[in-house]
Amino acid sequence: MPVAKPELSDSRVIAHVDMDCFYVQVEQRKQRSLRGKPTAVVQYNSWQGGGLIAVSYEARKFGVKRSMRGDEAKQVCPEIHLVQVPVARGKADLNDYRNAGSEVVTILARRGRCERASIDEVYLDLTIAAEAMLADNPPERLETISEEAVKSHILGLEEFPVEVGSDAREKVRHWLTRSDASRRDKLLACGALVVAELRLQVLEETEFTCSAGIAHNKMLAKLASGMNKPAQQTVVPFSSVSKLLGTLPIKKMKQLGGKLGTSLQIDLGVNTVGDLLQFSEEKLQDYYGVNTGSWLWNTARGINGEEVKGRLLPNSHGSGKTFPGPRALKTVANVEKWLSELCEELSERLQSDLEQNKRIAHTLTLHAHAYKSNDADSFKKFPSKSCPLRYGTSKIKEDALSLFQAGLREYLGLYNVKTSGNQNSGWGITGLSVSASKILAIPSGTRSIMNYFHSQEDTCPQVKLSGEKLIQDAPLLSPSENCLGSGGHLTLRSTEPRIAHCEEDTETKDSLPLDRQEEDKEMGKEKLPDKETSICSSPDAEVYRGWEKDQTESCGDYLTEKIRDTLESEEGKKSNKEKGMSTISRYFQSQHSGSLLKGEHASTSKLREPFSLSDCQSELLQRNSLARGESSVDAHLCSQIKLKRPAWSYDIDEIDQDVLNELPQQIQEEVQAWLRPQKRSNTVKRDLGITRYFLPAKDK
DNA sequence: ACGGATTAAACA
DNA sequence: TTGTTTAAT
Repeated sequence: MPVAKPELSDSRVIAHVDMDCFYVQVEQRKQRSLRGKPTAVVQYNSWQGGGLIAVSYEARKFGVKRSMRGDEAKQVCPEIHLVQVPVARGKADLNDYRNAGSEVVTILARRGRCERASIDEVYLDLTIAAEAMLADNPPERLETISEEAVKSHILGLEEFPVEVGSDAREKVRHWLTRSDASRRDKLLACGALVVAELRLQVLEETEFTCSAGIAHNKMLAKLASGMNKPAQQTVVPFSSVSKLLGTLPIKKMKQLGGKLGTSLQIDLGVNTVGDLLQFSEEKLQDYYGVNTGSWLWNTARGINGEEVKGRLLPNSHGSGKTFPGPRALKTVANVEKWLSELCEELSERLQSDLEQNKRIAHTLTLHAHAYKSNDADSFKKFPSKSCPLRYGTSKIKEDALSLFQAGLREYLGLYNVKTSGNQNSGWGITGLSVSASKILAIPSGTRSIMNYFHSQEDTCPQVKLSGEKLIQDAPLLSPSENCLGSGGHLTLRSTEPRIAHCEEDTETKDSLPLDRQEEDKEMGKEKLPDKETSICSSPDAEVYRGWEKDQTESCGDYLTEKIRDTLESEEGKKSNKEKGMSTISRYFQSQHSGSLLKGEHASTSKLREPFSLSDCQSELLQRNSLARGESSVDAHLCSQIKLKRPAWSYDIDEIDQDVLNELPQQIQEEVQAWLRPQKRSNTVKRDLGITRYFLPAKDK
């Protein structure tokens, strides 16, 4: 798992900041009467008092622990205040905590590169700040050291010679201001001062306390941050590393808390990090592979070259729920219901991310846990499935459901599929989650989309359906489409879900079990297309139209068009022709009669190295095929639902460069901006650089 | 088949 | 590269 990286410099200053029982603090800030009292945050109060997910330090004194049940906690600490985690859409809603975490990150990022490691932890690279302080205003010249800083814990401080009669804080003050310290220790001292200041700012501006570790690398900083909690900080001088690690239980090390750590103990008899020192790097590599072996060897010596990534935002968003034991989902209808809830949350968060951070996610993944009785391979795992992510709540729902059904088909096996008919042949879904990943910033220059989004309602821009269009598109809609009535009440179609399959799969289509069981009262209802399906109104149609016109006429940016189109189709499947045509594809069509690709058929060209421009491209390609008179339905369904080779995967080489060159400059730039960041991997880039550096003569 | 819900990252 | 696995909180 872990990967070894050489430690380029052992004079970095790295801090790990960890919020103290964060969820509890967030709730205590909401409910001020809870401050200072034994408190825990629980989710799902119903069964045995719910599960604790955060415990205040007051409660910990009583022996209350995470992973206890609410009832259990009451027993050991009758005074405890149990706060329920917010619930939305039938599941825990962690948004308050995410937002609170963002507040903290914003503050902590002020003094150096900041990596958001989890909802309540960050790493900071304070090297620059520490060096600057050491050069301009070193601690040894300070007459006063902040109270927060002198409360630091300095590992191994006992070993340092100190004058007699000084108390702990005086010792710390002395260590921090020592003029005869090594440069590395001085840098750490500067780091400690900076961190103390930051922690104080966090407290003042958010009312949250946190703990921190300051060391030369992430591993040690992380280790240290947990050593003195809450609301304290710990410094790891270089000289105290070996003593610290020597007796440290191997499982306490990050990355070694699981199976690898267990293997170390059982297979190699390693119980402390120090025990690892006896093994040669080669030996460790033999056991665990080159990467892990080297990583272990380094770890034993406190060496860890991992960089602090400058990342303030998460790389993915997910929404999931478990359905333990008897609550397992046993019908597709029920799965669909819950998927719908999960997708709504996910979509909401994607919208926020888009608006706040101007980022777009490109991949949608569905994961499920399932059991299967009466079957030989009933321990098979439910396969996770992913596909290009199309924005819009109902599209996400459609796609997620398709992914689920694809997974279910695979999970159940392709044979007895027909047998079950309406009845569930012994399967149950015990966990469901949808997530969005490959989140990339919108290239600057395409920011004008935000104009559009700001004029829209946040969540689901839906609009009245035009009757004619609806009939035409109805078969396209998945059963989840437009299922939400205005009350948010779920209704289902009586028809089988129209999962489309291309060619060879058409036969299996009808044989799918996809049980919709009778249990659902709503089921019998024929789902007539609602005249008004919008659960949130789409205001400002006027603004919208005006904008649309402007943009299309001005040959506005490509991405803007793409997203507008996405929304339009969400709004009720307006005509793809004319109005829904994006500027760029219209441009292509007028200029090149729809021959964007070098190859013949956009929708049939089988691509080797799939390159994902995501649906920007697929949309474009689909429109192309549409213009050529192909059925956009087929193209769409083959690519989006069948999941064999999604249409969004097109090789960049298939785009004719000559065609691109003839585009207006503005569009060219935007397309390039989209292509570049996804195509090039780091290694490729670096290799190119090195090659050019060493082979300057060799051109072309 | 329970500590739930998220995230990240490496591996094949 | 997709899907799987491990790990952490």
